[in-house]
Amino acid sequence: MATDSAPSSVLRPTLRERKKQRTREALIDTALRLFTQRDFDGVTLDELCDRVEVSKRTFFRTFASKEEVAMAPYEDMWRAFINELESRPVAAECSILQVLQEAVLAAMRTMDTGEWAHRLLSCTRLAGRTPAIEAHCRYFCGVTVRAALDVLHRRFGLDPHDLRPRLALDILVAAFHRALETWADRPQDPTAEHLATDTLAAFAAIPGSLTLTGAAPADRAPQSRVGTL
Amino acid sequence: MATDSAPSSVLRPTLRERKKQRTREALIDTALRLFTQRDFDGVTLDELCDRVEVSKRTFFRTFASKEEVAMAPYEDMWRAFINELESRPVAAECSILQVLQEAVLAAMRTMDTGEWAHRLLSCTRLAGRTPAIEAHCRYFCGVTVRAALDVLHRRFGLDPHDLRPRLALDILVAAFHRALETWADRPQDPTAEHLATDTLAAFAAIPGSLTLTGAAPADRAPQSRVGTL
DNA sequence: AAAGCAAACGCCACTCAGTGGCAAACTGCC
DNA sequence: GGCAGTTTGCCACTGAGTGGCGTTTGCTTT
Repeated sequence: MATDSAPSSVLRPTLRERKKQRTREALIDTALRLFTQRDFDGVTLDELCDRVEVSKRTFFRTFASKEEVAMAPYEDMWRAFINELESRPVAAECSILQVLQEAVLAAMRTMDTGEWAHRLLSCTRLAGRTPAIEAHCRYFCGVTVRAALDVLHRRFGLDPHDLRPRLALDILVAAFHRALETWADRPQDPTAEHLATDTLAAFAAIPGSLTLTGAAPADRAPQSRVGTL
Repeated sequence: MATDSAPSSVLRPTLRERKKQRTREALIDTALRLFTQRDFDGVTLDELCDRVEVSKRTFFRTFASKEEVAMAPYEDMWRAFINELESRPVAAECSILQVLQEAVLAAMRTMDTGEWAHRLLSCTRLAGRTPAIEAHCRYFCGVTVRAALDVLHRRFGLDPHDLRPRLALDILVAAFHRALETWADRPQDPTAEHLATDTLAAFAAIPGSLTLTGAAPADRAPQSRVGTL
């Protein structure tokens, strides 16, 4: 099945692991396709497993729930985010929020831009119209935020009782969700570059959200200012 | 069962509605008690329904899911929040975020402080250790935020494409969750007053979360400044 | 007060997500 | 080539959630 017959170089994962990976991707792709064609609830796991020719038991050894397979591309990105947060060198004078924002953008760049962006688009649109998936997505965010908070405390030595780092993380996640929403609402098939643009725009809108007032027609400058971080 | 035999005054709900309400409360109380004693997963709906002497069919006419009954006190508060947002008079010069914060505090005050606080405590602690409940809770927040956004647009005539009101709502919810966490971590049984205090503290920590830096030992003043809104 | 009506309830059967156990198949390694 | 450890498939089972339908209960009208 593999097109390149190059001999195994260093660090090549074992056959067992490659098979597992291939099963995982087949499940994700087939699931996203089926869930998009019909509804999430309109596709049973039995059918999905039949298509991929895998037993339901195996499905649950790969994913913890029906929702998880649909959100896998999204979750992969946040796992990359945690890695970035763990390993990126950071300038000392940066604010925590800036560090977090850069880690998100870096994580996006580590994803395979082609197929990944397309899959993320599918699962974002799916999440937007499927309560069960949205719930799972939000729960996963909570887990990720706690993991990220752990890293922050380790790397920056913050006060464990300080609410602000945690708030900064929640704000980051909220802004990124706004970006995803904007991105997925674009007509046709938006690219990974569009996502980066929309993410910057959402991050730029954060400060203004604290001071925004309602009475006046509200100047719209801040949110479209997609300038440097 | 009712202790006061005063004749029905104006606006008394019908017997049918009172019965329904009593069933609802019995389900909530029994569920919170059972879920707290054993685990959420350790209690089946069949058992819960047996205890309350209600058919499972009736349970699902009252609540949409097993998770919902556990989070009912929490959800009731957010529904009150929407009402406040809809009906409260607001000073023109206030920021949107301030309006939202005051609506949250007002909603808390409309809840029956005695029993409600105790129930909210149970479901907060439950949510903290039950993934399924946390997921449901977060999904519900998303629905509430969208409803609130609707009210904001209607009352303040904001640009539908402006990301900032939505961000402000997400930040509000995040801060309130921090407050709940702090509150539920207090030893013994914290009261509704404690919750108001913790909520103010969480709100006060918002601005500092955007500018917080990691290198220095981080001044802790802003988060403990529980001053006026 | 009796009858009529609509809402709510209980019961039954069913679908489907998710789990545990065990035997068969496969991979990695010698 | 054969052994050891992992992975997979199959089967049976639990429990959440739904639809249908006949019965009960509260409200209303005369």
